[in-house]
Amino acid sequence: MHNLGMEDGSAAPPRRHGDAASAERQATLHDVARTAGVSQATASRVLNGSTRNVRQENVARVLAAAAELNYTPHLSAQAIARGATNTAALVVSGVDDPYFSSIAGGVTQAAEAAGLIVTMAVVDRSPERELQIVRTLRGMRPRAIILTGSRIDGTDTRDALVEELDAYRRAGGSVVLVSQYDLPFHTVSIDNYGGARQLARALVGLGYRRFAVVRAHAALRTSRDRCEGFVDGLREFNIDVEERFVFESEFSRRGGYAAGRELARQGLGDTELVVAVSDVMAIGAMTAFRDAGLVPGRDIAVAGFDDIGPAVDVVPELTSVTVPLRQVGLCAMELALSDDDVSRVVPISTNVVLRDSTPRR
Amino acid sequence: MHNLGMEDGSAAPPRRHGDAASAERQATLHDVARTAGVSQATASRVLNGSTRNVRQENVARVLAAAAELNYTPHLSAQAIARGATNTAALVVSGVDDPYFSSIAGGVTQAAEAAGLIVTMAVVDRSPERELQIVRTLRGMRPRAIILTGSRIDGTDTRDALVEELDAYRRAGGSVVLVSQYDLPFHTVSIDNYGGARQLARALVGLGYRRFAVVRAHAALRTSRDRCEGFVDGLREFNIDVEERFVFESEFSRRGGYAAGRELARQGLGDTELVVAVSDVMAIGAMTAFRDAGLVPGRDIAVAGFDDIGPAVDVVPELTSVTVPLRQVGLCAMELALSDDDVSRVVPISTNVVLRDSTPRR
DNA sequence: TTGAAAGCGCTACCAA
DNA sequence: TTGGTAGCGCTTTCAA
Repeated sequence: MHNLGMEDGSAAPPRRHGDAASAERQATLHDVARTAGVSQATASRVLNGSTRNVRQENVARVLAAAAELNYTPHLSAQAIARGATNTAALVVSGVDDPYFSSIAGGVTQAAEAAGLIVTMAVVDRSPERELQIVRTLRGMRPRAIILTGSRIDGTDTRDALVEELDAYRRAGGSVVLVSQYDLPFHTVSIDNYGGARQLARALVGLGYRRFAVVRAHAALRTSRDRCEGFVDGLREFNIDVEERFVFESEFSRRGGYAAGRELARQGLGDTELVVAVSDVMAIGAMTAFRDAGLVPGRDIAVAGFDDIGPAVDVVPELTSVTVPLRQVGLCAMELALSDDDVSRVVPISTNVVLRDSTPRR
Repeated sequence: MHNLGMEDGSAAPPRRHGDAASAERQATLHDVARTAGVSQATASRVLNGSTRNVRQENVARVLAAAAELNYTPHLSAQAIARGATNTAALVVSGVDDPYFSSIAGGVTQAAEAAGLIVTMAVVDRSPERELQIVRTLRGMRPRAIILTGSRIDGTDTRDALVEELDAYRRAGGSVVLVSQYDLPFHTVSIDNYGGARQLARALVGLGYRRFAVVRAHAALRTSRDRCEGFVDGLREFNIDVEERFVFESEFSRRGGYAAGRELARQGLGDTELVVAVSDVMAIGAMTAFRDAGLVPGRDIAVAGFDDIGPAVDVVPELTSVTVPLRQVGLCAMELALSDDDVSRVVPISTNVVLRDSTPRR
C-alpha cells in the first residue's frame, strides 16, 4: 500500500518499501523471541501464559521487544493452538431496530466483561440465509452462538437449523435462543404471551371494547405469541377482534406506518384502540394516523409492546409492555457462559405500562 | 455437555464419552478426506479451493463425506494457512444509539455483500479502552478496521491510537474513520460543520434570533464541529449564543433530557429555539420540556441533527439536518475494501429539513 | 488429477 | 526457569 497524498506529520514512521504491493510483515512471536534473545516458548509464557515462572529479567526483555515490534498476538493462531477462541457470535435480524440493538447492547456488555469479542451477523433475508449464516459462524468456533429474533418457526429449514445448532453444541459450543421456548437449547424466554394478555385485560379495564391489531407475519414467533396472548386476553371478556381489523405487515416502523395508513384509509369504523405487536410498529402507526388527520389518543388509542426508549418521546406517550431488553442480552450471554448440561430456560417477565395513548374511556 | 431433554433422531453420531465434560470432536478436513478416501489436499481443493482440477467422482465423494460429517471449515485455521481472514472489525460507541446502529446497518450490509464477517466492539468508556480494543481487534487480523464515533480528539492516547492504526495499515490492513477528517487514513467525512451552518441560516431565515445550544463534550469531534458550524452560521447575522444558554451533556437521549430539564428549570428567558447537536439529544430535550409543562414548537422551538427515523415520529416533527447514515456505513465499507494507495476522504453532504418543531416566526 | 509434505503463528508438553 | 519440539486444521507448492 502506498501512502501518497498524505503529508503525514504524525508519529507514524515512513513506509519501508517502495514496492506498492508489499506490506510490512506483522511481528510474530518468533520475532519477539529473537529480538529478546529468548526462546519462543519463553516469549509465549510472558506474553500470553502465566508470567509466573519466567525470570524477571527475561520478562522485561520480552516485554520490551514486544513493544518495540508492536507485536499483537495472532488470535487465529492462538485459537488454533489452544483449541478455543474467545469469540461469541450474535445473530440478529436488523441492527437498526431498537429491539435488537438494545439486546445487542446487553450482549456486548456482558461479553466484554467476560473478555469475549462479539461477532455480529444480520439476517435480513430468508431463513435459508439464516442457516447459511449459522454455518459460517460455526466456522469461527465461537464459544457461544446467540440467536435472536430468528424466524425459525414453521420453515423447511427449521430442522436443518436445529441440527446445525445441535452439531455445534455437541462439539462443545453453547447455543442460546432468545424468545424461542420450544427448542432444546438454552433459552431466554420473554413472556410475550402473558404480557400481551395482561395488556388486553388492562385495556378492557380502561373501558375499551373494540380493537384493531397490527401484527407481523405469523412465522415470527414473537409477533404470533403477542397476538395470541392479546386475543386470548380479550376472549376472557368475550371480545373478539374482527378479521378486517387485523393487519399483517412488516415487523418494522415502516410496516407499522403502512398498517396505520391502511386502517385510516379503510376507516376506523367503531374501532377504539389499535394495538401493535411492537412499539416500533405502534409508533409508525401513530405517525400514519397523524398524517391521515387523526389524533392518536383522542380519535384512536394506541398501544405497543417492548417499551423501548422512544415510547415516552412520542405524543401521546405510548402505552406498552415493558421488556427489559438490555437485561435480556445480559442474560443471554450469562446463559451462554454457564456451561450447564441441561438446557435451561430463563423466563423474563413483562409488565404493562399504561400511558396517555390509551386514556380511560 | 450433556444433551438431556432432546430425543435426537438426527444423523448425528452418538456421544463417544460418558464424561459430561467431553465434547464430540468437530470433523476436520482430515476426517473428511479419510471418509471420502482421498488425500487431504484433494478434499481441500474440493471444499475451499478451485473445484476445477478434481475428478468429478472425487468431488462427489468429498462433498458427500463433508455433508455426512457436518464439516465446517475452521476459519482460524484457514486464516492462518492463507495468511488472511475474511473479517472486518467495526468499532462504535454504543449499539443502541440510532446513529451508530444505522451506520452499523450499512456496514454489515456492505460486508455481507463482500462475503465478510463483521466483528463489532463497543467503546463506551475511555479512550484508553478504545486503544485496547483496537489492539485486540488487530489481533484478529481483520481486513479492515472501521472506527466510528471515536473520541480520538485531544486525548493523550490519540498518538498511541494513530500509531496502532498505522502499524496495522503498514501490515496491509485497511483503516477507515467515520467523521474524523484530519487523520492520515481513509475517511468518510460527514459535513457536520456545513450542515450546522446551513441550519443556522435556515433558522434565522425563519425569524429566530435567540438560541440555546445543547451539545456534548468538546472532545467529541462530531459535537464540536456541529456546534462550531452553528455558531459560525449565526455569526453571519451577528447573532451570538449566550454562554449561559449553552448546555454540555452526555451525547445521548438521557443527556438531552437532562439538558432540557436544566434549561426549563433555569428559565427560557427570551430563548426562542434550542438546537441540539443530535436528534437523539433533541428528542430527549423535547420530552424534558413537555415534562416541564412547555409545549415544544409553541413555547420553544427545537432542532436536531442526523434526521434519524424517529425525528418524524415525535410531535411536533423535528427540524433536523439529514445525514444518510446507512450510506455512511456502506461508504465506509467500500472505502475499506478499495485497496487504494492514497488515503481518500469521501465527503458526505448533509441537508437541512425544516419541520414543525421550528415554525416560522 | 492426485498426494506428500512443508509451513502458517502459536501453545504446551517434556526434558534439561 | 528454560528451550526443543510436536502438534492445532488448513493451504499450497512440488513431484509424481
